[in-house]
Amino acid sequence: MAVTMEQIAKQVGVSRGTVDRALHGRPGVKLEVAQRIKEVAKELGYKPNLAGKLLSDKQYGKHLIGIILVTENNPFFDEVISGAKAAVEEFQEFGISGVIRILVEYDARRQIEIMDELLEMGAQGFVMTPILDPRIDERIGQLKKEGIRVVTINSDIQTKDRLAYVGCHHRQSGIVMAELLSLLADGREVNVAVLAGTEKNLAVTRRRQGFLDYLERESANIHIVCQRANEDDSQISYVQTKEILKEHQNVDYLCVLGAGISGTLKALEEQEEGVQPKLLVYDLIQDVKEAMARKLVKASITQEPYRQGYNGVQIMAKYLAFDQHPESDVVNTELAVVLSSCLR
Amino acid sequence: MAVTMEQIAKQVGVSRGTVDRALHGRPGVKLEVAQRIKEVAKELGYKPNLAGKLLSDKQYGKHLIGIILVTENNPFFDEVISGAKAAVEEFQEFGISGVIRILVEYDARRQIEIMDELLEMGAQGFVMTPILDPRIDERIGQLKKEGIRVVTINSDIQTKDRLAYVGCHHRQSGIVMAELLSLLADGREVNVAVLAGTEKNLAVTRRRQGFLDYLERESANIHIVCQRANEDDSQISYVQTKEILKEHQNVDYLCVLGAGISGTLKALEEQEEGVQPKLLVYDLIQDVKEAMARKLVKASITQEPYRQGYNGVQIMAKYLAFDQHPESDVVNTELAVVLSSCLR
DNA sequence: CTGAAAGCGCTTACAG
DNA sequence: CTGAAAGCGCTTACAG
Repeated sequence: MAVTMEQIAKQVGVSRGTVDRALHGRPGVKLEVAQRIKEVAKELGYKPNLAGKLLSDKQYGKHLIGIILVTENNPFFDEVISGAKAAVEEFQEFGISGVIRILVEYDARRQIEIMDELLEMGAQGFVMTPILDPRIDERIGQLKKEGIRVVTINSDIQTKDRLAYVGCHHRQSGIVMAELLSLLADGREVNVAVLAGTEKNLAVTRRRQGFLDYLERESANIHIVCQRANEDDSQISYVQTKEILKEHQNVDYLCVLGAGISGTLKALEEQEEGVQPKLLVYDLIQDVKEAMARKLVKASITQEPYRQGYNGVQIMAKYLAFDQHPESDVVNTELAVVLSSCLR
Repeated sequence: MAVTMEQIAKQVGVSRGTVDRALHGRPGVKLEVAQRIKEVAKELGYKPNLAGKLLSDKQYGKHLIGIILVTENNPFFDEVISGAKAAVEEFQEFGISGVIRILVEYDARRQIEIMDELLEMGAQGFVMTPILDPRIDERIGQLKKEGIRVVTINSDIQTKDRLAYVGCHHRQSGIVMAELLSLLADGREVNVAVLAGTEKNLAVTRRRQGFLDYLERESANIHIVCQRANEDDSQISYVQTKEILKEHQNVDYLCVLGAGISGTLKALEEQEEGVQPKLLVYDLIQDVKEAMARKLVKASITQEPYRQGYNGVQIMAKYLAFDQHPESDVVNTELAVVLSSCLR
């Protein structure tokens, strides 16, 4: 027979409420009483019954997960969303539910607003792609003190106040692109243009760093002829690609480090015959797949987006429902290079 | 908000009890009412809340697993037991508990008695090593009709009435020994004596079959000079090994297909210098490990005993607690040959 | 600082 | 054939 709080309460001569408070270090129990309760719990080998906790928690809406992703315009996140939804579905039978909010711009203030709205709705944890901004880090730190934890997915934050991060190793993802470039250049002199996403996303910022560091260290034959930040925006990407094509006749490779690739593709398609830089990109949105079939994109580096959503929610669900902490606070998804032949 | 039975009840205009009965096909609900309830449940997208079920089930002692293993004298089962205990422990927080009973002899009647005792105690499922006897198969079939399922571990039964089997592929385990023998013989003529366990254990029976079939088909150079059934008993094993050593001077390999190896080891140790058959055995009990260090045992074929106990209980626990059926009704543990150098 | 009570969703013994 | 009620173990709002 499993030991229950009731039994501990009887043994110590207090109520079940007091046992609960003591065992969870909640305020309002006399120190000696609390100590005695913990002792007896240990003696009897008390293990909480998760079904009881789960059911009670439900009463207080303790199992709502707020899921916040960034940029609706980036179809990459469709995969992340599928993964997140699948995990919510799977944990539904344990009383977990989720609300998904999509942020259209890299606007930290707006992201905080959304967090507050979800808190209002009763969110007890967040799974989110944080915008790179000190205000976000600060908010996450505050929430932690209130017992509300955050799992970052796809892009991480600077502090360790989050429960876990699920996504590729940012810096490594840049190095993969650089190594690929080196392999393709094979010692020849090549010129590279870089479209680098946004400074508001830690993932792409660190990726760029890894990319540039590797090239500087390893590949004297690879020359970066220009760099732009396209803000992960397809429109901006289109304009910037046009400009690059005009200003630099000698670009061999165009590397797009973040989102907004569709704009770049459009610009390249419109390019009259002549210098066509080879495209290297990240992730497999539909446009990229089609462009790979047409050999416009030579390769794409992938990072398991579905798993990012799935594992992110899974970690939070287990934390909320079962009090289970993740085994590691970093879950790195796999990086791989996909060529057109990989897609059939 | 997740849909509850309460909501369905309101919608249809019946009580929660009736909803429960209808949704689970329990007797005593008018057909039309039951149909209507199922319809509405589907419409609303009802998914049962596992916490509620778990908690209620506990009230009726629905989560007791009876664990029955055979032969205390076989230390192999210590590992199985550790695995089973670990799994019970892990599922304790979901209200699962387990009772372990060890059967000292291959006595089908006694095994059924133990099953009945455990049922008396409220066992709702069994994880067991079944004795090879039609009465056991029959009992398992009966229990199935009453909704009480059995997971067989280590050795299987003939019928498909069990929920799952966890253990090595019996026949294959015999083939591994035969192939090993062929490799060792390397084309030379060799004489082999076989100690074959008991006919009351399907695992060893099929193992013997696989062993003999392979040799007959593949290895004309390997001669079985004698075969005995040691009933998995160390004492009998000791006597039989003595006899074999006396009667056959020309035995190159002694293969022990079941338990009782310690007796064989004792007999070989007592053998004065002279013909020492090389021992090939199954599993890694302490005696075998020590005998391997002394090169008395050349090799042992292993089958992941810990995992057998662990997975067996795990499958039953998920079935009882979460209504989860195993993905496959056979989980084959890995077979491997362990040499003395593998043990350090 | 502590207790009594209610309620989470489910299942079943009991009554009708 | 069906409903009302109790209870599984836990947590918390409320009262004192």
